[in-house]
Amino acid sequence: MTTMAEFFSGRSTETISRELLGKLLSYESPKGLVSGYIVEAEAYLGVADSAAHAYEGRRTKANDALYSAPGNIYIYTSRGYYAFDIAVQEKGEPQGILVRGIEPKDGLDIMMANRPKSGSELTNGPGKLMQAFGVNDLHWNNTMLDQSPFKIDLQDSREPLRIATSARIGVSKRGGQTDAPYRYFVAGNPYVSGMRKRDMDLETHGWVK
DNA sequence: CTACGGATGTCCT
DNA sequence: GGACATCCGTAGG
Repeated sequence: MTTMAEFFSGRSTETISRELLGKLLSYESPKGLVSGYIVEAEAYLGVADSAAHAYEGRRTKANDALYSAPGNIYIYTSRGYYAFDIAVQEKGEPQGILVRGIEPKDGLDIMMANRPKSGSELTNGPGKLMQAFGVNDLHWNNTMLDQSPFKIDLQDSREPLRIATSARIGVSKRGGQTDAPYRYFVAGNPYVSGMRKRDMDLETHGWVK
């Protein structure tokens, strides 16, 4: 059995990001269980990555969670929205993976009560999925997955038919080598942020099974 | 359906 | 005060 610490270290953050696609992210929220399969994730490569919060070793109270052990939760805010990251690589090596989209599994009714949108608009973005989960504070920031109500299930997973890549969202206009293809997503899945209608596969959602 | 611009709450990324 | 790993409403095809 693979532990969280093992899964989130020991190989490149790009590889871990790819392997994260199709895994079930769940949250035992105060209102009940909510969960969904991860369909989109971005890799942030730490001190050498100009798009990363820990670029050049920047360290503040807000991004401190990135410097902790693999499998640590990093929740941060941007323009009043919350986003869910996981710290990867060994303690002191501040790399991370941002979860940007999930395909809902459990607790659809709870999610729709938290965020009254229909279809893929419910969870097709980092701020959107945290809204749907009902997360609106930093309570679980800097907590290990194992010790939190959040869980990445390595058993309950789906297999992407094809993994597509692109530049990361929202970082391209700031100079540096920010156009590297560190965004990974399940090709054709409707819950990928910005997925155009004509690119969606409404039959299989991009899964093998 | 898509592209664009403005709103918005933390934190200084 | 400025910056932002975003979201949504509106306008134009």
